[in-house]
Amino acid sequence: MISENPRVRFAPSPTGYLHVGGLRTALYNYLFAKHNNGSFILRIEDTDRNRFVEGAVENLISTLKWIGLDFDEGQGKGGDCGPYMQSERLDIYKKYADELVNKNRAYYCFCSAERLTALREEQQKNKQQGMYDKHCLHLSKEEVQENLAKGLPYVIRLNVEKGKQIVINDVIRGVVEFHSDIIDDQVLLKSDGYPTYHLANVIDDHMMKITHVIRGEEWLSSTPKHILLYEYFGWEKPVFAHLPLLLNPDKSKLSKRQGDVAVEDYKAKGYLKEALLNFVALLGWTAGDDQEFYYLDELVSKFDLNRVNKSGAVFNVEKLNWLNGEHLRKKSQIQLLELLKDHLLTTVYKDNSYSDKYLIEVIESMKERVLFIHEIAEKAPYFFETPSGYDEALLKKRWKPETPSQLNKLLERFEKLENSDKEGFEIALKQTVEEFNTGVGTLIHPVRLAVSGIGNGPGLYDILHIIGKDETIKRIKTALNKISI
RNA sequence: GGCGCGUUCGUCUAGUGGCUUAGGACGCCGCCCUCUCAAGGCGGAGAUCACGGGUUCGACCCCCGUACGCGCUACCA
Repeated sequence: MISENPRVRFAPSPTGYLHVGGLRTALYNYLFAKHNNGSFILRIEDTDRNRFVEGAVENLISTLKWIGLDFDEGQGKGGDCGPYMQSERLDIYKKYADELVNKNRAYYCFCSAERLTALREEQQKNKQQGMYDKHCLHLSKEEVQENLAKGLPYVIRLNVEKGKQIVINDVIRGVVEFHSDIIDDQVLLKSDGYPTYHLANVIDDHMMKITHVIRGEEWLSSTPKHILLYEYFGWEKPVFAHLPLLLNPDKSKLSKRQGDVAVEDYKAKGYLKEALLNFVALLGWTAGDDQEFYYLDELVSKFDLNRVNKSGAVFNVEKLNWLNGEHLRKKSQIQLLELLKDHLLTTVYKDNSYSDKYLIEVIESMKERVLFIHEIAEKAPYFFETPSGYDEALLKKRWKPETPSQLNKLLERFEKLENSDKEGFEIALKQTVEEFNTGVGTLIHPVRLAVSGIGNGPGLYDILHIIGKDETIKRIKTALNKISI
């Protein structure tokens, strides 16, 4: 348990939708915060105006809300450390960038894009490390003022002190060292007045009192720049934890092309938020025991940052599917009923009306046979409409020449039933079968076919009970008319 | 190219020097249950612990090297 109350943040860029990798980062931050009685903050890093996507912020927030990762502070929620949208903090970044310039830990740079590319090409040709050559560091105060007065475009660069060893003590990776000689004089403030990630991130984490920076491994390489910034500002550093990456089946960094990456895609496909959260939590972390099924609150109580893996994890949909089925089966009747009703609204059955009692019976008979709620209607359409045809192969196998006469006998018994109780159908069928001196199978299969059109599903007597005596008789008669062999 | 990180069944992983003939889960296969399909139960195949050297009485676990993979190397995050 961390003694003081930690503060962590999830800081996505509004460049599209919430990525499942982002979801896992958000989840681990959330779990860490909640486990340690801390705060989870949402900050929007919209410093790249070219990549900004309209509506992405709202989308991010609503997706986070759907999945149930509530934040304590942040964009759309408020708090004492706002604004939480970086584009609304531009004056802050400029102020701190200037502070660094005054301390000689950063400097104005007026180099053109042309000079920069020429420099890079030259370095490449000589097989040198591609780095800015500190050309503008040597500009005098007067020259800088002159250029500024002329309105020349400029950036502010970090003045990296060479010859230093920079040490990161990462919770997940242990000690990682970098030499400052290979760290570029990173642009901190862009010519459009916006900060780069590095500057904004460090300033905001400091001002928002972030204690633990939990982010993807792709940031590990730029962490020394951040460390330098903390040192140059004279600020206390947060604890760093770099999470392993989520991978495609071919082990490359998880991307579109090789499957769905947006949380919304999974939502649209009918995945339960509980399953998605459960699955993603296990991609890089285990409690160390054999438990695989978790609800969010259990994850909160068991989560431990020290038990996070170092290596990347392939996002394997098969296991997610299984977990979805597990979570589905654990849901209450009422929850499943709501889920099914919502789904039916999106199908051709949307204008039909089914009683709750009926739908609950359908759910009870089907929930062990599906992984997704939508599979109920797909795998058992006969609960929602009369069969439109009969499985050919099965017909051949189960529908014998003597079947019609046997079914007619069965119908006689069914007609006499007083209600739609399971037992009534069962007794009637068994009596009929005895009369013909054969096994139950000779009638069960043809009846199943007549009533559902297909060969699999819940127990036959359950199906008959659910659709009821009248519908059962009607369907068998229809089948007798339609099927002729 | 440089720098950094990583490497246990197909996949997610357990494992912190002897308890390991490497355990679990998903998927796959088989059996049981059974009117079918599932669910459930039982069982099976599947990992020379990337490779090569050390250290040690003993290494998946510690050290070194190599290979491979991935990340970063932008006025993108």
